[in-house]
Amino acid sequence: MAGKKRPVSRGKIHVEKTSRPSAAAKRSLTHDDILQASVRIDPDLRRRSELLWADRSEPTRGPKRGWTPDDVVQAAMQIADDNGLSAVTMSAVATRLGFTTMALYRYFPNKETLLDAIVDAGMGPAPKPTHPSGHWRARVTEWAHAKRSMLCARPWLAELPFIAAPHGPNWLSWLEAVLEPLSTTGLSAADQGQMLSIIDGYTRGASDTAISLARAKARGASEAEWAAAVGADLGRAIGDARFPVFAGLLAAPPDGTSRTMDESFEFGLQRVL
Amino acid sequence: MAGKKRPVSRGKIHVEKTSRPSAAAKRSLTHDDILQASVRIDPDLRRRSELLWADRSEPTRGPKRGWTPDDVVQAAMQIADDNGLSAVTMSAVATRLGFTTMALYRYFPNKETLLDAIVDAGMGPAPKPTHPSGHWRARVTEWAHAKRSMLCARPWLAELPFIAAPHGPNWLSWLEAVLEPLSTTGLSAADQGQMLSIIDGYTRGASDTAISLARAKARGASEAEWAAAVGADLGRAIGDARFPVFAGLLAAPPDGTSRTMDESFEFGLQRVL
DNA sequence: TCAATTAGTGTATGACGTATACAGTACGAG
DNA sequence: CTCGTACTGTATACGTCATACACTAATTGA
Repeated sequence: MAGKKRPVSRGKIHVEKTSRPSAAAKRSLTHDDILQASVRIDPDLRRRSELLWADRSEPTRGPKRGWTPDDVVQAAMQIADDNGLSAVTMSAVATRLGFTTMALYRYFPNKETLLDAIVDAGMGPAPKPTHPSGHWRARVTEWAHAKRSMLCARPWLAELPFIAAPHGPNWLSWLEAVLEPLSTTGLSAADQGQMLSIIDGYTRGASDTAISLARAKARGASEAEWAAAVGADLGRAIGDARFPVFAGLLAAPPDGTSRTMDESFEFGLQRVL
Repeated sequence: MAGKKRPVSRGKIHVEKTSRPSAAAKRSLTHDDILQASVRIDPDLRRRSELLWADRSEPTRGPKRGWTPDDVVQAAMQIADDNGLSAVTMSAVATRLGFTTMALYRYFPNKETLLDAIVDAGMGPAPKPTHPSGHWRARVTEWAHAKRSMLCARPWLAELPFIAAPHGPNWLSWLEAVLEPLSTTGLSAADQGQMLSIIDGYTRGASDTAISLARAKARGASEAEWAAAVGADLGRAIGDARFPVFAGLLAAPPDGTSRTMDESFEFGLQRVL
């Protein structure tokens, strides 16, 4: 990961070569300009991004493929759904499809590329808004809830670092889906990006506990049992003189106004908006 | 991770056995009650939590240890700082300390336990507030900025899933540090937890890009170069008919009011508060 | 038709986490 | 003082995993 091994892996995946040399207008950047500027640095992100977007169309020569790249991704996702991300090994995926480990490398040049594809596929495309012409606020709310349940539905997505991962079509579709209502607010481009960052940051950050719960449930635990396990972990603060405020909070009797986790999320979301 | 292998690993680490059988008053939970309830489920979190908090004091018998558990953690953290988290292998840590791989297992029963310790150590304790008696809002703001810079200072922390990881002393100290000002607001316990979730969720979520930048800088990239790489990744949306709004945003000329990333964070934070 | 190209297989390799057996060391009970 | 015991670090070995390489079989454009 950290620039130690760079296998380079000349796979069978066609990657477009952009070799235009120079810069263009200053006002608005084109895709190629930015690409050009980034050739030197962060080859890691760049390489992964290229592979994620690589053309995977079938060549004309040679024997027919037994599966499509999408089949491979689906198989891997099912393994992740069933047994967690750590169960996704090249041989497990291959076995599930009924062929050899090495055959996978005809579809994806390495595991990292496959994982990047799985992540994007796991997110799925952003759902269509139920009221496309509604108020931006209602639509953003709907989006946030959708994203939250998407993350909970596939808890293993949270096992991978989102940071510095390449962004695939589905990721962009979620992005597009929030920006669409935001663009109707009359905010400047910069402020829209701002809002996006706040909303998405809150949505993901505040879903952590829900994701943890979802993962526990996927393992067969009940909500009460999960809460107990988390309580045991946090409960070490009780009786520890270093954490008086938190201990007090934990030990406090619940008042009548307790909210469910989803209600809490909604509450915070409305605060943010 | 997903319940496949459960090595159990009878190490030399002393783990307290809590064997009190029954429940107590209903009003406020004690540490033991919660522990008791959690024995059955999520043995994973429970085991990791126990190992993280295990008593690591030196035994009286036998030869003196060459290092302390903290030395091991420090060595591992330096490797992570220098070469990223993937460079932290048992043998790398051992080599850095000048002894055999297997000797590490006298200090930590397995790699997972060591990583849990590294994460907690990497966070460090929460800094003391500069104005302990100031307004809660100012103190929370200070906390959020501190947490953000902590995360940026150790970008590899973001490479590990925070979800369902055990919470060590340092983690709790950060928690305590926000709750302390929040407890002066007069909010109910539930609402304080609410606020905590919002603030922390925003702080972590909205620091993603800053962390990515910090990581790139750690690899020797300049800020402009990093922006170019990210732009190349996102720039694929330009010209793609599926992402018109986002493409428009990307192509929009910057207005005069551009904010730095830190200013953006501050802006969003004040919105949240 | 046949040479180029590609799909899947079989086998090998090296990295890594970790189990097990062993040898040396120092405390503390006799 | 001394010897068993509890502990330290070492040497070696094994299983899993990603992946390189060489090979056979299938398909198609020239």
